[in-house]
Parts: sequence; C-alpha cells; structure tokens
Amino acid sequence: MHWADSIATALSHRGDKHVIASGITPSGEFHIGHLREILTSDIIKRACIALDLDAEFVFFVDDADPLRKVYSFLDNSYEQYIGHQLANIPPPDANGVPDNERFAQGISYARHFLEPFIQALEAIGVQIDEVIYNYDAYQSGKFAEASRSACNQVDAIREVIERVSGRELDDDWFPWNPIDSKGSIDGIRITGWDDPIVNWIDSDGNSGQSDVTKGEGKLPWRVDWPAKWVWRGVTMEPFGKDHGAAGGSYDTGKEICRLLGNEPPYPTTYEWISLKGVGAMSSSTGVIIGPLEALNLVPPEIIRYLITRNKPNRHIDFDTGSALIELADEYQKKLSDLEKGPGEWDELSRRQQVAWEKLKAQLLYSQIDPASTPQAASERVTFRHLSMLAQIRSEDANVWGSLHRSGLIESEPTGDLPRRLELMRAWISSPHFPEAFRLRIQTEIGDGAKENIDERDVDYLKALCRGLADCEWKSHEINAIICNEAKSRDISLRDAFQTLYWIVLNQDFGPKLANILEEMDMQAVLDLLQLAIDELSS
RNA sequence: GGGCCUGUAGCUUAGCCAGGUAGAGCGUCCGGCUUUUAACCGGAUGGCCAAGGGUUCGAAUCCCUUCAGGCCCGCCA
Repeated sequence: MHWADSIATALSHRGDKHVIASGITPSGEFHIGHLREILTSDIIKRACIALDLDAEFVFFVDDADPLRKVYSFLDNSYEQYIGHQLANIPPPDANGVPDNERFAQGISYARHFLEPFIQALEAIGVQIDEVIYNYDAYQSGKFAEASRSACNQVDAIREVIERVSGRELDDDWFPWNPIDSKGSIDGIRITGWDDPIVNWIDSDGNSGQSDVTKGEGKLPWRVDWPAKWVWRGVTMEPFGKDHGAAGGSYDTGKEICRLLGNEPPYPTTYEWISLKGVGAMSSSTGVIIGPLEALNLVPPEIIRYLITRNKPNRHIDFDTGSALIELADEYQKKLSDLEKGPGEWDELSRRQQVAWEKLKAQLLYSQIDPASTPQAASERVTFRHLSMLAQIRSEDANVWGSLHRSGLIESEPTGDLPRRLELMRAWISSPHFPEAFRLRIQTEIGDGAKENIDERDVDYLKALCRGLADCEWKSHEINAIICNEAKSRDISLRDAFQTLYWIVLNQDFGPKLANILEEMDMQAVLDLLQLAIDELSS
C-alpha cells in the first residue's frame, strides 16, 4: 500500500472529518524541502478523499515568529529588526537591504518570501483550502482561548516541557512572549498575569501590558504549535524530524494539546531533502534549490513524483543533474507501464500485486489535477533524448523535424512536449545541467582523439574535407558523404563514426553526428578536420 | 546522554506494517537495426537481503543483541 493510503487508513479509524495541517516559518527563501512538507500534506489529503473521508488542508504561515538573526543574505541593517515579527518588518531588496517602499505597499518580509512559494504550489497542483497567517490569527483573537488557557496553566505546561524535553526553564518563564515598546519579543521579563493581561518589563526597563486575546505578542513555539491544533481542530500534521525527536516539540506538544483540551493530531515525521554533494538545505545558510527553480527544470509532476515515490521517512538526495533526468524518464516509463496494465491479476504473486498497487498510487498522486487519471504521453520522447536534441538543434522546428524523421512524433509536437523542450533549454543553459550530458564541440584535437585515431584515417579525412567542402550543408548530404567515403575505403561505419566522434566531441560516441555538423559552421568543421589531418601527418 | 532513520545485485532501490520460491531501473555484456547514436527492440550477467542469535513447518519480513552510516534533540522542514 502506498504510504499516503496507509496514513489515510489510520486516520479513518479516528474519524471521518480531518484537518490536515502544515506550517512553515517564512524566514528566508523557500526551497524544495519546504515543498516536501506541503506535498506530504497534499498527498495525504488526496488519499483521505479517495477513502471518502472529509478532508481539508490548512497551511499555517508562521509570520508571527520573530526574525532570529541577520541571515547571510540580509544587510546588517536588519540588526534593528531582530526579535521583531516577520509580518511586521520590511522585505529585503535585491541587495538584502530593507525595502521600505514595498513594505509601505503592504509587502512584509514574510509576504516577500511567501508569494513566489504560493505561486509554485499552484503550479504543482497543491490545493490549499485555507492559508492561515499566524500574525493575523493572533490579532483577530483566534488564539485567545488557547492563550488564556495556557497562561492559566503555566505550572502544568512548565512541568511538561521540563519533564519531556529535559531542559530547565527560567524561574520567570511564562507561556507568552509580549511585544515590547520597540516591537521586539526578545528580552522581556514577565512580571504578572491578570487574565487576560500580561505585565512585563523590557530590556530597557520600560514596563507595559499585553492582552493575550488581541495578539499583543505570541505564544512560545512549544505552546504555539499545540494551540494551533486546538483552535483549528488539526487531526493530522506531518513535520520534519527535528520536531519528531524524543523530547522534541511534538512530544511536548501532544501533552500540552491535551492540557488545552484536545487530542493531538496524528503525526508523521518526514526526513530532510539534501542537495546531493552539498548537504542539507537550509534557508539561513543559503544552500537551497528554490521550488520555482526546480519547477523551471522539469514539469511539476516530476517533483510530485519525487515526493510520492519516497516514503516520508526516507531521506532524499536531491540532484538537479543526471539523477533528475533519470527520475523524469522513470516517471514516463512508469506511465507507459501503467497503460500496459498488470497482466493476468490472478497469476501475479502477492509481491507483484503490491508493486502494482503502489505504482498506480504513485502516479495518481503525481498528477497536477487531482481529478485526472495518469496518462502516458502519446510520444515516447525521453528527457535524455530531448536533452541531446535541444543541444544540437537551436531551432525548435528542427527538433520536431528530427523527432518526426525518427518516427517518434507524427508531425507537430503534441501534449506537453513543447513545454518540456522549453524547460530543457532553460535547464541546459543553467548551471544545474549535468556535465555528463553536455555536448562539447571541440575546437582543437583532444588527447582522447590523439590516442584513438591513426594514419589509416588520413586518407578518409582528406576525402571527407573535399566532399564536405562543396556539398549542400544539410544533414542527409553530410551523412551520405561520411558513409560513402567510408564504404569506398572499406572502413566500417562504426570505426568511421568513432573516429569522427573523437575529433568533434573528444569521445567515442554521441548523438547523430550529421545533425551536430549541420548545426556547426561548415568552415569550422573543415578546420577541425584539417587539424586532425595535420596532427596525424606530423 | 536521549531518540529517529537507513543498511537488499557495481549504483539507485521495491518488497518489511498483515512471514510462504528475492523484483525493478540504471550500469555492464551480447544480439537486432547497420546511413552511425547516448534513441529503439530483444536477451544475458549479477544478491549467503550488514552480522549473530531466537520464534516458526517456513524469516529480507516478527523478536533480541551487535556492527556500520546518516540525522535530530539551541524552532532551519
């Protein structure tokens, strides 16, 4: 059974109505790891609906959280905003400097980072039923009951946190972080609690009052989380493994949740996505692949597939290089496997049946439109093949022509093929494109070529030069000359082409050579051949 | 210290929750096509399922122990 279906089945034993939640702090650029959080929830929601459960997906934007520090991508002038809530400070401009102009137009720091992410979510088929801005939720009193309840049970909550997490809280710890006279929630000491008013004194010695029902501050994280569960009735939430560790915020959260009067949600811990060869992605260190960036390389269903094919507890090494091309091709192959069908069901082993069910679910949950059934593309053009053609053919029309000649498409490209080519071109021109797939047209004779061509080829190469010099510069003409000159000298085509691959690409294989040569300038080809002849003659 | 995850063919892995002959993709090799390919089609190769013990008629799967790797526990998902 697919992991999402297992979770949905577990949820069905708890009730018919489910609120699946995700929460992210918009402290910096969003990355593909955040996408895992959201997609995990989205896929579980779809699985619930498939089981006829009533399920909705709410996305908590933790914009009431304070700026923790001046991140590497921020200008030092952000120093003044440390401790201030993310919904309340200006966004950085291109240089990381606070952009007060945009802030005046209503774009906060949090919104600045959130908006492109929300766009990416739409593109990837995530249907969020409700986006909850935590800052607004506090302001409008959504947290009022839970906040008062927490403040009235300060001892019980302190006991839970100290016992479960094993850390000691300060004597004056209080489950409310008020906003001080400067707008910061750091460095404030609580001096009294008179429901619903918290009295405090800040680091400058100024004192004040904070009404917990009006969002004049916020609950600290370990209380804030269960408070969300309570007021919004969350029944399921996936979270990163940092929260899932023993004594972590889920452990304390589930007990605090009961103190606040509700059962905690069904948990799912998911592993992190790291960038292959670089390490874990982190908004604060700048090690990121933005979700938009990833979506600029491959169609969005490939990113969904990355998440559906891996169980949440499975660590993912994300690799924008050859592994991504292979992933995309695997997705397409599985689609056509699905179309072929499982064969005689009764003759399948149980193992095969399990695999089939899982394949179906993986592909189903990869669809952008939840209502659509997975369908194999009518063409069988792999990403691998497309990556070659895109490099050889600078004009789209020539790519389609090539695919048509090789019988892979009827005449005009159909489906998402034009879009895939567009993405592929962007990928190739990005630093993410795998070097192993990159074609390198040589301008001099490489070492590999020197070792692998010999004098027997000289006569052949000379003949080629003569032939190519006055042929019509079309791939079929070029190809005919290459083949005919080889035949007339009893050189096997395999050897002839290998020799030429060595000269042109400095490797012994490649895509259709004539197509490459056609894209090159005739004189450049002749010059390169002459260099090879000179090399051999010396 | 506490805890989580992972360990299956050269590589990536499915199968483990509900025990019943170890599956796939990539790679490699061979063959087909031969006006060539990294395309396409067909075939082959390859695993004492980390180690040890236990339960069982039967264990990759359940239990215990060990080893190895990764990670989390200062709100970075």
